[in-house]
Amino acid sequence: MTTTRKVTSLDVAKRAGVSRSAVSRVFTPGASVSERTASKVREAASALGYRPNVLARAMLTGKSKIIGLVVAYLDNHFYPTVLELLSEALEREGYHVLVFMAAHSTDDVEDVVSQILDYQVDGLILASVSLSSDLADRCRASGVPVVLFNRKLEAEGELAVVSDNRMGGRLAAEHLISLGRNRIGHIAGWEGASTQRDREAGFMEGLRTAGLGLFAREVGDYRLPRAKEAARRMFDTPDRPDAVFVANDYMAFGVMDVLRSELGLRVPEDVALIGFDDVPSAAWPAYGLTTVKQDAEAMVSTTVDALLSEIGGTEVLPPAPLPVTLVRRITA
Amino acid sequence: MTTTRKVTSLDVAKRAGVSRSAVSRVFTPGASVSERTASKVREAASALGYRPNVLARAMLTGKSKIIGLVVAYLDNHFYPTVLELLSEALEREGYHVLVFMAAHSTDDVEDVVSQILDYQVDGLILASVSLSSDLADRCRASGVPVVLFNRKLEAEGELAVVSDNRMGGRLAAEHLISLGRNRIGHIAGWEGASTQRDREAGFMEGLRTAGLGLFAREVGDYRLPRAKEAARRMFDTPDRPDAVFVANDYMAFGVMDVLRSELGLRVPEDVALIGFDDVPSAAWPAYGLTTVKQDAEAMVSTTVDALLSEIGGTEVLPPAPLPVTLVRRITA
DNA sequence: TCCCTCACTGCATGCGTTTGCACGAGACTG
DNA sequence: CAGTCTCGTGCAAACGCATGCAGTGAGGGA
Repeated sequence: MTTTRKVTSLDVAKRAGVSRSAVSRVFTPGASVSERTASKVREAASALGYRPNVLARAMLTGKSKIIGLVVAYLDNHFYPTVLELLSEALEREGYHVLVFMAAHSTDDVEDVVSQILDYQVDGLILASVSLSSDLADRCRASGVPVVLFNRKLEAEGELAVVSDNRMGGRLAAEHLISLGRNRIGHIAGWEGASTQRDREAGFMEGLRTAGLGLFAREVGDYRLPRAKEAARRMFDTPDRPDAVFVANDYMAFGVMDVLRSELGLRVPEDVALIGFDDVPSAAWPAYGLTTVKQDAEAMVSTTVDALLSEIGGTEVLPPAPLPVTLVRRITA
Repeated sequence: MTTTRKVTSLDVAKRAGVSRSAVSRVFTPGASVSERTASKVREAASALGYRPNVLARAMLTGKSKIIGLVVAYLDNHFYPTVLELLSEALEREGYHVLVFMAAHSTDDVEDVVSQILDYQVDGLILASVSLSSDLADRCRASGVPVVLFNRKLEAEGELAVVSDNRMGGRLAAEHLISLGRNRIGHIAGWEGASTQRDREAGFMEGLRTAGLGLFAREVGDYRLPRAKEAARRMFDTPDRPDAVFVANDYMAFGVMDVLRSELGLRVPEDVALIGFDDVPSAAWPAYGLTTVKQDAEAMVSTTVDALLSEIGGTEVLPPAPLPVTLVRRITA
């Protein structure tokens, strides 16, 4: 194994007959270099295969050009989509994404965030994890901008990008009611999540406006097995709902499978089903899930804008909840 | 915005009344420190909220503890699963994952890999992207171990982790034949991929052994829209196959949707369908996709083992293809 | 008591960059 | 022709840490 010594700016400098500074300036956009030396340097650099060491640069400038992303799970197809979008958007801006998986538990997140900060990330995106406000403080203390994605902190002006979940819940209720259903149930996600609270609040609001109450309620924790159990509890009885709002699409798939395959119920004839998110597979004919669509692209670009502004030093005020829309397919 | 100065090892040293070296040693497992100073340092450190700067450490030691991962797409559910597993496994070993999205095109990959190397990653995982052997050389030249995931290079001893795709293809053929089908088609993935070539080769082998030929063939490029078009071309005709092997599950879902929803064909009665991968949603009752299972966990742990050994300096020989198994559900 | 050993500690150097500062050389101006 | 600007360049000092080396002291054996 021929140990290929790493080629540094000094090597390039020597070959081009200039100083290290000159080399550095050539690779620093907007620095003052004559075209003559610039071309000499570029030539030497490519001959030697030189590329600036991002880490070394990061030490001096304090800007690592890396963004930490904490995400709780990837099995819900919403998040891979988001990750892809996020990564592409950030790459376009010269940043890269360091990914961390975190369990739900707050102390795990605590630990994970500490680890991220060790990498001197320029910013932090917390997708779908709950952040103690204590932790939020610690991040701010390290001077690292944080933005929450698809989750908000009830506290003060924390930067958080969310859809209008309340309105979404309301739309779901109104739609089910417009279908003439009146025994309407709800399968909730994880109750620690702001998304869940807001969606349910809006949903209840919608029911109440129509003079209805909740017919049944179970908790699925945003997890597939739990959601299926919830569905069994809710529907394996004669006195079952004729419609259900499931707090996200991922769980809705499980619920639908239980309804059709296990319980032999017809969707939507026996029970109307509506989800939340509009993940790609919701549109697949096998499900054809009616759902409340979150605009992932808008969420991502809002997130990136906010984060980059903060990094740039601009104090940015919390973005407004993004609009959601009802996507009507066949399940409701 | 109170600019909180970054707390360095010197701050801790001063507060604990020791030298920077002492502090450093406390945070370096296996270094020689007395318990007395160690505890003083730890106390000072936690009081100040000190954590070693990974980037600075990386400069000295040459080990950044970061692994670059380039992945082509995340819409195929196989990859999010892998990403999650990979990230968890590496975190367990003290590494973290820097993610890069790459298009199919080789020159894009080229560019992406250059960017990754700028970050001084300790290792590189190329998932589902094709690597020119030229590029492989360049990586080796920078001394960064590379392992290909779910793709192999026909060339020499490149480190590549793959399933026994050939055997998988064979299993698929044998299964369809055992069902009594004899007009058997194939919807291929991207033909530039070794997985595609191997799966098809095995499949053809299986057919040939039974004295059969391929009844029809279309290309889906591992992309959903293409796969659906392929399915339409193949099946929207009276003279259609009675069974089809689709090169991965993701495309198989699309194919199935076309068969059932667009063409009104019954699966498996009219046409038997078998996929490849066994992504989680293949098991969902709405699809119940019969498929050849790749053992994602084994693939990941093999990948991590190989990569970490290489990083550790152990010359490791290319791992053998991992076993696949037929998972029989309802579509075939 | 003396010397050797050993566990610990501090000093100083270096990792590969960026960047403020000073300096030389032209290019202009009056 | 002297003075002022400007542009381009090199020097050297950081950035935050790890680590070889030398030095300290305590403990132990003879």
